[in-house]
Amino acid sequence: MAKPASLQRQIRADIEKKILSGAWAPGYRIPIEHELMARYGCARMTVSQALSSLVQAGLLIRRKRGGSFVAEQHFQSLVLAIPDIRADIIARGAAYGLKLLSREIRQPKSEAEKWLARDGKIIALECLHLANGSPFALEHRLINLKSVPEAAKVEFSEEPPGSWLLGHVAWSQAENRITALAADRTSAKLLNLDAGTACLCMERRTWRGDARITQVRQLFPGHLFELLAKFNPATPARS
Amino acid sequence: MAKPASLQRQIRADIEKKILSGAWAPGYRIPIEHELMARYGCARMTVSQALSSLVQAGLLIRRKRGGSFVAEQHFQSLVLAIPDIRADIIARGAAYGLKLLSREIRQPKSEAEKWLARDGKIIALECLHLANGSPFALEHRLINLKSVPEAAKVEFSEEPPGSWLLGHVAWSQAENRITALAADRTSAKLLNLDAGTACLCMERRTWRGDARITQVRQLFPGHLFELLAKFNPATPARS
DNA sequence: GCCGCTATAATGTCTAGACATTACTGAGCC
DNA sequence: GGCTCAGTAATGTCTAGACATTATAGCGGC
Repeated sequence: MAKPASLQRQIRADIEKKILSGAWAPGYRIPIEHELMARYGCARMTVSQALSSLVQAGLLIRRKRGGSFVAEQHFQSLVLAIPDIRADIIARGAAYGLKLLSREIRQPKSEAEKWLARDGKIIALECLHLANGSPFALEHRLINLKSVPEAAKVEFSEEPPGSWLLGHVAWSQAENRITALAADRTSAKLLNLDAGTACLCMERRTWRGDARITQVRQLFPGHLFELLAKFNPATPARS
Repeated sequence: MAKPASLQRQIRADIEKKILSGAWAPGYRIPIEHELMARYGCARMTVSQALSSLVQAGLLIRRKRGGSFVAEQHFQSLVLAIPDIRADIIARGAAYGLKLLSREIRQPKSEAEKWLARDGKIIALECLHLANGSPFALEHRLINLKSVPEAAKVEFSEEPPGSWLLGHVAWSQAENRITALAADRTSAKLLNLDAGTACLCMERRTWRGDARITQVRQLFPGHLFELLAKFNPATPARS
């Protein structure tokens, strides 16, 4: 805990510890603000800010007149890092390779493509990510050129589209869908698998405000890939 | 936006909107607090609290003397809801059913079991979750009785272990692993599938402080289940 | 016993200051 | 030019109040 222990932080840390250690169970009514004021010898505002922070972190619920309570569910969510496939492969100590299978700029055709861009043009990419020369993931990506005009100039034969977008485009919302499915013949062939092999399929749509940015479908051979998610309710994690 | 618009919330919402719409790009220096005071006609504390809240949400960085800036990375992570299978099934409008296949209290044997509890006893459960009477997920679960002694008295023939644990045990950390794999013969039979069908496999270890609580492996038929993760940097989502 | 009203105990929000802390900026010196 | 140092502009934290809001608990009437 590097942060210089301000009184507020200390109060927050104390209460957090009580909650996470289980000493104050979910539903427990914590001491009222005036009692905490007395205990720490500070103004009510100071206590109140510490509590507010815990509310924002999801550990507390406060009710007017009722008091403050330890939140019932130390909420059921995980923080999942968005995989940047290239970084991921390199982190595993393998050599990264990219094989661009197709790249075209055109009007949207299918329903999914029209979701991304109703009128303007899109880039449609198909590429294969390689780890140490072997197929690691198959990616279909669409990019809305109205939202990201610079993308029209990029080849995507060296830098994978995901990594490029991460560095060049801000996004405010994303929606992920993760499923398991059997590889169809075409995909299996590209990934060097038998048809029907279990694969992890990840579909993501990304947008900023109302502007739709990109849409991607990534297929990973099940035995090669796993998605890791850690969770720590205490610090919704920023340094 | 149900919340009664307090001044603080309004300031926060205004700034959040500017950031998410892209009007204030990452790195942009937002107006100083005294300017915001003037703009909203309020005390500095009010502005400051609004900004603090945005810092905690990860949208802002504040630097003494330097000013406040839009955070560089609207951080690249997704919030993934931990599936409470029963709640999930009910939310889909199906009837939930539980079939307990086995339940024993014993010493840990395998390596994985010893990870959970080096010396004390554990409960090992195997159960099948049903949606409208059809198999929906197969669950292997181990619970550390040293950490959760009450669990020894629970039958788990009515309430699924995941739901019971959520309500009875606080946890501070969890680690999830998500993969795709082909169902082996035994699992396939229980899930009413052909052997080799693609399934989503979710493994999770949960602990509180240093105490290990539970470890679970859930197998979902790929065509029945998808994991949704939404991302919205603005509200780390609690009502 | 049951219902409805009222007093009140708790949080929610805000103010107008104070002093602390930090790091940027510019002036002055070499 | 480049270095040092001091002034200062910004946030960080805290205070001691004020009034608003709301749900609860308890009382009184029926």
